[in-house]
Formats: sequence, structure tokens, C-alpha cells
Amino acid sequence: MTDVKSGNNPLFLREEELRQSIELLFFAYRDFTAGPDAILKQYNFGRAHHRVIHFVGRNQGMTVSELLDILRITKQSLSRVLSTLIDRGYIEQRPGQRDRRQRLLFLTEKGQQLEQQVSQVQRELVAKAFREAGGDAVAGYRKVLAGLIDEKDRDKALGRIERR
Amino acid sequence: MTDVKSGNNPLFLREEELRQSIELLFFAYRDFTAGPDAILKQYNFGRAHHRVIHFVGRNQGMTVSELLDILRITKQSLSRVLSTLIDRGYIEQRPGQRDRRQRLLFLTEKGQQLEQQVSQVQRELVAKAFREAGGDAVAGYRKVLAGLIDEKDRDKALGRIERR
DNA sequence: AATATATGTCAACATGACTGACGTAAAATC
DNA sequence: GATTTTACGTCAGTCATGTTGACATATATT
Repeated sequence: MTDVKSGNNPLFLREEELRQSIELLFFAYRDFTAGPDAILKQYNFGRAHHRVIHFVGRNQGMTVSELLDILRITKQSLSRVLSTLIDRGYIEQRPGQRDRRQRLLFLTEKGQQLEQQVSQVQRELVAKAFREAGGDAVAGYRKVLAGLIDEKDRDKALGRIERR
Repeated sequence: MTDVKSGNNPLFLREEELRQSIELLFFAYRDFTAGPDAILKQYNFGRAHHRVIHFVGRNQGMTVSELLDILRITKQSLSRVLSTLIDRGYIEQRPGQRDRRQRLLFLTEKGQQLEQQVSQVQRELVAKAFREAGGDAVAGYRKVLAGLIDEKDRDKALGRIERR
């Protein structure tokens, strides 16, 4: 079957396999974000708010610049999203102790509840996929995804994920 | 170390593991799309154009509705992107033979070249991650990602990926 | 002949990205 | 102590990509 197209080209299967894996990631990510999107829509929040809530929740007291570095967006883009979250009482800022120029970011009680709610849907989805795939598969999944992270800041990213 | 936070709660590690895996997917996807984004920017194309070129390239002669179903966007959203690609000669439409209401989508020569160029960057990234992670890991990666796809149309999506 | 389907299009709008410039307070350095 | 750098905020304008709803046209189906 594949032979029809591949002929005797040994590289074909490889390329085909890669293309399939790329599409798989596309579809998985599409559905991975669908749950949170739907919940946040009820609050008039979007994916951008989700990311902010997620990362602040996992790094209470983080600085604005650290958040910018993670999200890879400009501060003007962040600004709107962040202001909304602060205005509506999901996030609060406190000046840094050591460096009082900093405005450290914290989830409020309300923010934590939302984070919890949204994150739970996503965790359940992932947990289900993990259970079905089994432990070895999960290890492989992690290994490959780690390898997809840009080498230049892979260590930084992995450090962020694990330092807890 | 984890004990400090987890105490004797057996669910903590599990939740923590899930949260880490979620973030991993975020970072991986972010960098996975960065390469194509950069190339397409030179053509004044965005991620939306990329997706169209990708899927039409993998399904020459597909219908507009099939594409809409894959992308999960409205036809008005697709319309703009598609019109641009047609106007600029990357995609052409031909009426269906059996059903002449359909406008089947094809990459032009030019479109194929662009698809090839963009896809190569992405395939190289994935190939590198695969090589580093090893065959077992790749199998696991695929298994987990397949499990993340919405159950309702998982078979449909997987069928699309593999039917070649 | 009536209805359903595949596709396109118009108008209006929301979100989340961008650039570039400027301001302010605090820290760091000379 | 004065100067420079850093952390953050903000203003104004733009762009890309998504949305809804209504309507049009050609072709297929009943």
C-alpha cells in the first residue's frame, strides 16, 4: 500500500511518519485547549487570560518580566489581559521586597478558584489519556515533547516546569 | 522535597505530574510553531495560511467543507485566508466531477514549494526530537497524543492522519 | 417543483497579537 | 551625588484571525 507511493525510496516512510506526528500534535493541541476555552468564555476570558492565570498560579509571586519571557508576547499585549484580570479581582500585585520596582503577581482567592476549575478539566483530559496509554507511553510523551522545546532555552523551560 | 508540599496526600504527586505534562505541551507547541511562523511571515502569511497549505497539501482535491471541519473555524474565517492564497497563486480550485457544486482544493506548483519549505523545518525539528528520544518514546508520544484527541471524532481524525 | 446542500459574500464586531514612543520610580553604577 | 539602567506602565494605532447573522447562487436530491 505504502509501496505504491514510496516506490523504493527509503526516506518516504520516515517523512510520512513525521508528517503524521506533526498532524497528531495539531489535533491533540486543538482539543487540549478546547475545554478551558469553553469555560473561560463564560467569564469573557480567552486563551490569553488562561495562560496568565495558569502561570501565575504555578508561580505565585512571579515578576511581570518573567511572565513575559514565558509567554513570548510583548508587554503591551500582556498589559491588557493582565489589567483586566487585576480589575476584575483575579490577580493582585504586590511590590517586591528586595526590589520595589517589581510588581509581583499573585492569584487572589477568586483567581485560585478559577484556576482550579479550569485546570481540573484539563488535568482530567490528560489523566484519561495517560491512563489509557500507560506509564511507558507517558515517559515517551514527555521525552519527545521536551525535545521539541527550543534547545536554547530548553533547560530554562524544563527548570520552570520542575522546580516545585 | 516534594514531601514538604505533598505531606501525606497521595494525590499530590499525581496532580503535580499532570500539571507538569500540561505545561510541557504548552512549551513544546509554542516552539513547534515558531519555525513555520517565521518563514511564513516573510510571505505575509500567518499560522492560518500555514494550516490551510498543510492540509490541502496532504489532501489534494479536498472539499472546502472537509477543510472547515478539520480546522474548526467558520467559513467566513477561512474565506479570507483561502481567497488570499488563491489570489496569490498558492492554491487553485477546480469544480468537482461528481458534484459540480464543490470547489476542490489543490496546491499549485508554487503552493507545493512553499508547503515543502515550511514543512521541512518542522519535520527536521520533530525528527531531531525523535532521534534523541528513541523509538519507544515516539510510540508513547503518539499514543498519548491520540488519547488527547476528542473521543467523539478521534477515529475520524486518526483516519485522516493515516489514510495515505 | 420544492427542498437541501456546497460554497461564497457582505457587514459588523471581538480578541489578542504587534510597533514605537514616552513616563516614572527604583536600583545600580560611575 | 549624578547618571544610567532596569522594571513596569501606558498611549495610540495597526493587523491577523476569529466570531455571528443574513443572504445569494448553483447544483443535487427528493
